[in-house]
Amino acid sequence: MDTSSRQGRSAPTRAGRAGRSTRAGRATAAGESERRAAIVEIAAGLFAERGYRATTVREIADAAGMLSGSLYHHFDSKESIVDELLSSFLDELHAQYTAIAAARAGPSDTIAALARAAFAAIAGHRAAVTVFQNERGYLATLPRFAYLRTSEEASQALWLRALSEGIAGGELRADLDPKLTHRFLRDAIWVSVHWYRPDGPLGPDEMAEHFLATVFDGIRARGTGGDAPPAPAEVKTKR
Amino acid sequence: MDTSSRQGRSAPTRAGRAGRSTRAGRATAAGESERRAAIVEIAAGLFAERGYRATTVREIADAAGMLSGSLYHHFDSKESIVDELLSSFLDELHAQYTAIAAARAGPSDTIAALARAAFAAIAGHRAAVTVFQNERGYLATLPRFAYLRTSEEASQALWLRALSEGIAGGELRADLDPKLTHRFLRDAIWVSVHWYRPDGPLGPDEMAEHFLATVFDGIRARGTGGDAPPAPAEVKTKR
Amino acid sequence: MDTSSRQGRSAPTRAGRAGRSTRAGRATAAGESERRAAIVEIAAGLFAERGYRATTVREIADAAGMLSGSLYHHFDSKESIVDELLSSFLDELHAQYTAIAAARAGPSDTIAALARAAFAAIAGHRAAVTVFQNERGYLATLPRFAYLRTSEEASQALWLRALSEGIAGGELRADLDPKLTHRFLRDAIWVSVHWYRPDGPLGPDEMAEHFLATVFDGIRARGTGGDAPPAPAEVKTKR
Amino acid sequence: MDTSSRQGRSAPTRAGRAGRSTRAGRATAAGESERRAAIVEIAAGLFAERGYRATTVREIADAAGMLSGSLYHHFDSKESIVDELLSSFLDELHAQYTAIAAARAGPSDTIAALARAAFAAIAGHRAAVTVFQNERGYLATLPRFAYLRTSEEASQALWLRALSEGIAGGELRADLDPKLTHRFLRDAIWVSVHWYRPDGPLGPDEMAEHFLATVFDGIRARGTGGDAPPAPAEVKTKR
DNA sequence: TATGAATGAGCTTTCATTCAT
DNA sequence: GATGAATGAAAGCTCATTCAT
Repeated sequence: MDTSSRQGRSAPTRAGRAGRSTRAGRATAAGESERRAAIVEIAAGLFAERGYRATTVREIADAAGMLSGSLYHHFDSKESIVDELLSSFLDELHAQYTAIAAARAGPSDTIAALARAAFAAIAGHRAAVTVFQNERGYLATLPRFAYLRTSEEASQALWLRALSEGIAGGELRADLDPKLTHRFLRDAIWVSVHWYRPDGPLGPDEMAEHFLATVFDGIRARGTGGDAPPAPAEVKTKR
Repeated sequence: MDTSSRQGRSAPTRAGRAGRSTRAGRATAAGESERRAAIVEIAAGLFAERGYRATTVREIADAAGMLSGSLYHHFDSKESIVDELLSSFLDELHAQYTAIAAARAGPSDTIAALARAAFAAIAGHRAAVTVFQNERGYLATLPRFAYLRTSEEASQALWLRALSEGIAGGELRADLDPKLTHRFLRDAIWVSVHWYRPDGPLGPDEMAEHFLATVFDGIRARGTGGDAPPAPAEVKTKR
Repeated sequence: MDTSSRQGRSAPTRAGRAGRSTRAGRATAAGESERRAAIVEIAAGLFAERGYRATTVREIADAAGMLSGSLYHHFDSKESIVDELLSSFLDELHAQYTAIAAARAGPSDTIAALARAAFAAIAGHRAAVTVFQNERGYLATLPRFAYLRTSEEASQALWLRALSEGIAGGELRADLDPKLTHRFLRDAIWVSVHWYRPDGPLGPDEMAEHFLATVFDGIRARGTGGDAPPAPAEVKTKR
Repeated sequence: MDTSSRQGRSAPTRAGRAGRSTRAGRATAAGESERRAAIVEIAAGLFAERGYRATTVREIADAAGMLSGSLYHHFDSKESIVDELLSSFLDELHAQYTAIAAARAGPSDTIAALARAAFAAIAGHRAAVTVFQNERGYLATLPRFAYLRTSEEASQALWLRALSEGIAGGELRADLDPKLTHRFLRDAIWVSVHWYRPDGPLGPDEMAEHFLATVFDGIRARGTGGDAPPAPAEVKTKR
């Protein structure tokens, strides 16, 4: 009766995770979902490649083998397509992050697990991550995408807790600024989607290990005696 | 056929800095240059704030106190404006990078100097850096902006040399992958333009020091005896 | 080539009421007719409320509890729906007008009867009257709806005959222009559909009486002696 | 500086009548206004002829000898065009109505003057009146056109005052319902725009006189003795 | 009969750019 | 140098209609 109930659905999806597939009788819903999902995937590739705004509805339709008007049978706007892409990706990521936090491992292990989840997401949802990275700034200005901010705050909170506990407990250096550190780590992880090649030699786990090794112990060789390499001038004498 | 013929001047600028301003500014040329520079700065702010493509020529003109048609007395296209913005920023950065490399300090000091130059650029050319970060992907597809790639390769070369020499000379850990390491560092530095506030409590130097401290020695507290905190499970046993 | 071939049936309907329903309703035909009638009624409400062109086929289908494509099992076009609505309404009205004229009452009584029939139609066929009022102008440009004009001419003829006879016989003022008078009366009656509320305090008969009282005797109080209120300046001294 | 200040102007126009032309220096403003006015007039004709929504922006532009995009140099939307048309028409009408009310003539004279002003408007602003009549229902649903309702209420108030005073003072029949009477009169006047031909034999004043004569004294011949024509059956005995 | 996917033409609007003045 | 009118291509979206199932 209300056609908008089917198409403009980011809110319900995010609000309750109780979506369409809960009940049986998925005969039609499943067919519907497949087509929708296929379109979202196609669009995601284009959005990632050339940008959300630079991708036209006609290009998406072309790539999906239909006319532009036909897209509107499945989505009520171009925005709804990115919305579905980003909200389902963030839902999934958030679920993983939450599970990691709930496991209540030690700070170092938690941090490592968060990083591994992130690199796995980069490998498994390249397009979604790319779009999120590139378009977040623009999309977050639209009320509909307020959840982009919410979502970031939630994951920041998890990182901050692990970092703070690590510092307090002596596992991490006492002179770290948790917020600043989180930002550096977050950026270094996520931006790698721009150059990471899923078909290249490194799997997501290797990326994660390399990253974690660098992050935990730094890039400087550990001095084993008196012949430690000199610290870079000024590094620790700032101001 | 070649739109860069008259006013699209990135090539000459980059080729040799032999531009119009060599003969010390005659009245008109100087006035012209000032006006151009003022427009570039205004446009840069808008591009950074809302994106290159999302910024209309009219908005730039409005902000510059003229009508959109009048902009074309100074620039022959919207592209020429970003071109001037990015090419002059990259020229400057490249000059600094080259000077640092020419100083031939040790690897650690070179890396520290490169990082400091980058953070200084972020603080001093916020808009240019932001535009570069956000629009590079799109712009680099245009032949005119091929130099965006060239420029990145050049600076990558400098970083890689310092990292490789550091590894070879024992200053840096032997198990580092120079390319991968460079990418992590580069991203962590530059993406900070998105959240760095020039009027906030941290100056660019403080940002650099915090970054360098983390990067050189890691976030893990150094064990001083037998009570070293445990390594995160699996971190070094991957595969 | 002729879209009215199968289901666009205004012509047959109007031509002789010899339609499908002649052979007293077989199960399917009757069911079909009911469904059609229900759809017409639903559509009429929407057309009246938001306009014929502004009402989408999807909205009609939604309101009828089916999908837009399914509507085309009952009607071969959106036009066919209005056509059925207007032609059946006009058929009925025309039948009443004809009966009134056939009664050959005196001019005043004929006029009063015509007006009563019109107000009754407004009360009983709100939606049809509204659509007729609002869309006649547009629809009459389509060949298919030529009967809209025909119909108006027919009823105009009846009104004109009554008015002319009234003037000729001395019942009505000698200085009336029949055509002009008819138009004023017709408009004043029919346009009331825009503000008439069937659930309000006035029934159609009360509307008719109020209208007729005003029309026959005017709004000015009848002077009973020398103290008649003054005529409005100029009213009778035109030019 | 703010381009919207020039184009979306129904509010200022209606709000204060202190428009652009108050100060001298109309060189540019006048040229601007002429073009705008010409476009409004062209569009008005099309809107009146085929309806607001059925008229495409391209048709307006064609008729104005430009491309559809060029229209947006003068108006920021199709709505702005009707807005300018209707608001300036209503402003003018309202000014006349107000002047008539301010003259404080007797009720009959006031009513006659209001009717004359209306018929003059019909003759002088055919297109605007037609558009107002036909599109009011749709447009009034848009917040921007709330003034359509306001305007009607204001003129209704003037009519009601004159009618009520006439009834109270004995000039008009005591059994009139002022509201109902106003509606009949209003409709009979304004709907005539649909059939009035400005190049026909009747001028607006003649229309007004004919209307007023009918309205004040009715269409029935005045009985001068015992041979008064019979009242239509039931007319005064209803219920 | 009904569904739902798809069509295709057309809509309003945006915008970088041109050019006579 | 600046104006402002105009261009023309393209954008996102709508909608009556068709048709295989």
